[in-house]
Amino acid sequence: MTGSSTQSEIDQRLVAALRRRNLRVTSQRLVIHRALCSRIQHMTAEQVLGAISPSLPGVSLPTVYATLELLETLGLVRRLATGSGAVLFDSRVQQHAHTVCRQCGATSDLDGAPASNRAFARAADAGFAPDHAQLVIWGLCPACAAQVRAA
Amino acid sequence: MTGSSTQSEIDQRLVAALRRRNLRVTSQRLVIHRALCSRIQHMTAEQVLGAISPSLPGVSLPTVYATLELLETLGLVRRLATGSGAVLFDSRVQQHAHTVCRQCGATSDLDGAPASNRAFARAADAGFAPDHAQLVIWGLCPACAAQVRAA
DNA sequence: ATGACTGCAAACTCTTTGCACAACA
DNA sequence: TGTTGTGCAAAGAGTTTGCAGTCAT
Repeated sequence: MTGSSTQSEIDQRLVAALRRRNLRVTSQRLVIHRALCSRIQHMTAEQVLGAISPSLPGVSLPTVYATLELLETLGLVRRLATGSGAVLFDSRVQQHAHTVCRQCGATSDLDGAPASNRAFARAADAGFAPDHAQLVIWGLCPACAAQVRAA
Repeated sequence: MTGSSTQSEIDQRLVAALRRRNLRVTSQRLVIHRALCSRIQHMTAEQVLGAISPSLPGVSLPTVYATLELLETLGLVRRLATGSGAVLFDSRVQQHAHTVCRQCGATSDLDGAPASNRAFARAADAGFAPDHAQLVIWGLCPACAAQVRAA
């Protein structure tokens, strides 16, 4: 569903979410949201800035951070912390796992890997109000694994 | 297994791992490892420093970071990045999920929640050499959920 | 004795904050 | 027109690095 959307559909989603909260539609927000939706790969705040600069120059990094935080609270974007370096932002809100390379830090999506609903239920049993689950697989990416074997 | 170990057993594990790699056994390493193993809760580097200072004063934060990284490569400790604030370190190496409160950041263990082996297999199919999986459940902790209901 | 480890200080990266100006509604 | 949002600069938190001295082996 998110995978094949026209740009106007993408914009519509953001505009609707903003209007619902009486927030303003700005070019910065539109462009940042588009950048996240158009890329398969996750991006750091700085990469987002780099991606939008050609189409809308002069945007500042604090604005990018503020907007990413806003998009997260609107439920349009998810935050993925790998523990090494900057936080990554992901516009694919649907459940999917991530692989993270322990060596080079490369991060990829892993489709069709459902985070167990049992854990969700168990969290609820403990009084926790679960919202969403995030499954991260650590290891070596294909390139780094090959490099290790060669050495 | 890790749950009920005497201190000498805990020390043994570290000493063995160090010797195996011809690394030195220092009081700093012993004390930091003990601190992580004795606590149920995960700790930031700074909390580790606070925990060891009574028994071994004068240890520096850079040493704590270096030691935590070493313990991680030795497989005695795991890193848990929540994306808000400092990275947490966890001495429970066995598979278990974590709950993280979106509001207050509180992090807890969730036992008996197996991270799906299917995802592991799927990662391997993609050429990725999986090492370990980490399942994080986001939401509201019992306290924050109650607070939201009250408001 | 020798090389690894530590402590100190400083640097570095990522992210947030405060305030004046701009621009959406 | 009245706020909300943005840009700039600076500060803040967390983590890493360089180097001289210490300590395990």
